[in-house]
Amino acid sequence: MAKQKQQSEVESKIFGNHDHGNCFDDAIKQIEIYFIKKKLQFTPLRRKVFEILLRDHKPLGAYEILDTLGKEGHSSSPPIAYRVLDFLIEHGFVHKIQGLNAFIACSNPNHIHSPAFVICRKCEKVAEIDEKKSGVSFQTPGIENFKVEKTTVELIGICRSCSDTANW
Amino acid sequence: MAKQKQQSEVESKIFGNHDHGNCFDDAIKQIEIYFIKKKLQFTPLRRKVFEILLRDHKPLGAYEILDTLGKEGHSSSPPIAYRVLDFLIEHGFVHKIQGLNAFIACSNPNHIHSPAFVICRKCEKVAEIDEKKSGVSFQTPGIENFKVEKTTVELIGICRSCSDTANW
DNA sequence: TGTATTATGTTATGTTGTAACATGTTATGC
DNA sequence: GCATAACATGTTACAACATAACATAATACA
Ligand SMILES: [Zn+2]
Ligand SMILES: [Zn+2]
Ligand SMILES: [Zn+2]
Ligand SMILES: [Zn+2]
Repeated sequence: MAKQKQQSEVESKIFGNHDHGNCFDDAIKQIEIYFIKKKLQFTPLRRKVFEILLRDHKPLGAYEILDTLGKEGHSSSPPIAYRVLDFLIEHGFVHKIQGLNAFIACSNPNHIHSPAFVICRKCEKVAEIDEKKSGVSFQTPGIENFKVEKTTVELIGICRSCSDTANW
Repeated sequence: MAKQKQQSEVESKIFGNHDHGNCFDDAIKQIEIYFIKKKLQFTPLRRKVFEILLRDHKPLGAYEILDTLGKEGHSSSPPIAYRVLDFLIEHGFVHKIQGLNAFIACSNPNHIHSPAFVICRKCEKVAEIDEKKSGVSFQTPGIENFKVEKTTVELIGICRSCSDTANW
């Protein structure tokens, strides 16, 4: 019951509306706490990149992020973005959407998780769901002895809102 | 029971050994039949690309395929490979592994399926498993009204054989 | 055999991602 | 404080992956 509520919140956060001011501030607060706890540097550049990704919960390409960095007073050569993204990914605050070559802020960091992504190909919104809660499992006969280290799960389709206003 | 057997065969075909001569010939026969039935042209180029992918059940980058095409008397400019690959993907005989930017011949074409891939990051072998049989499902609270059109499921890790001869 | 359709060839360019090395900044022990 | 190490950012150059646009060739089929 509690889990179900939480999941719905995650979904509505992306495909629906939500208090984005709160959402944004919470995310910043969480990453600040994590960085302090782990004695990592939450530098202006890292903060900026994370903020850019948080702004609209939308997957952004590395070069889109670079453009914004350039406009906001940072260097905009590729390694700048890729390094910070790698770092944020490593610590679970950003994920890469393989099918889009794009990056997105994690919807629920600060716990170990294998995210799955639901991607609307029309409005390009993305919902991050928890693999465990999504019913994904990998008990496949024949691969019992395969040690899974990382999973990529991405579902492309049409979200409810785009399905309603169908004009494609 | 029958299904379990089939799945094990698929697994051993990739991570283990198998009669590759038969496997190769069967795959060619299947695609020939499909193309005739659908009145499509199984041209020398398409045949060659498919054969290159079949040769070792290994994911190959587009430019690796192009190199081989060049060595075997075809043109090797990028669109040549990408067009044929798109075509073979469209008809279900080839899949793209997003996490590797690589392409692989389908292990079980001629039926509608949502493939999942198990990828050893050490030996780089890949097993294609059927999503339905792998226990993957997407009954997630909150996304009931999302129309899934395509799924990407990729599991990276270490295969049994590489785990045994562990020296990494 | 003429015409439409499909397939292949070619050039040029767009997009995504890294290697390698230089410089700056912060943490830490003395 | 100051040396030193570790970490972070800046810069150049390039590698790897992919597509647009247009030309030519092969095939289908009326
Ligand atoms: Zn996440
Ligand atoms: Zn949508
Ligand atoms: Zn397949
Ligand atoms: Zn292996």
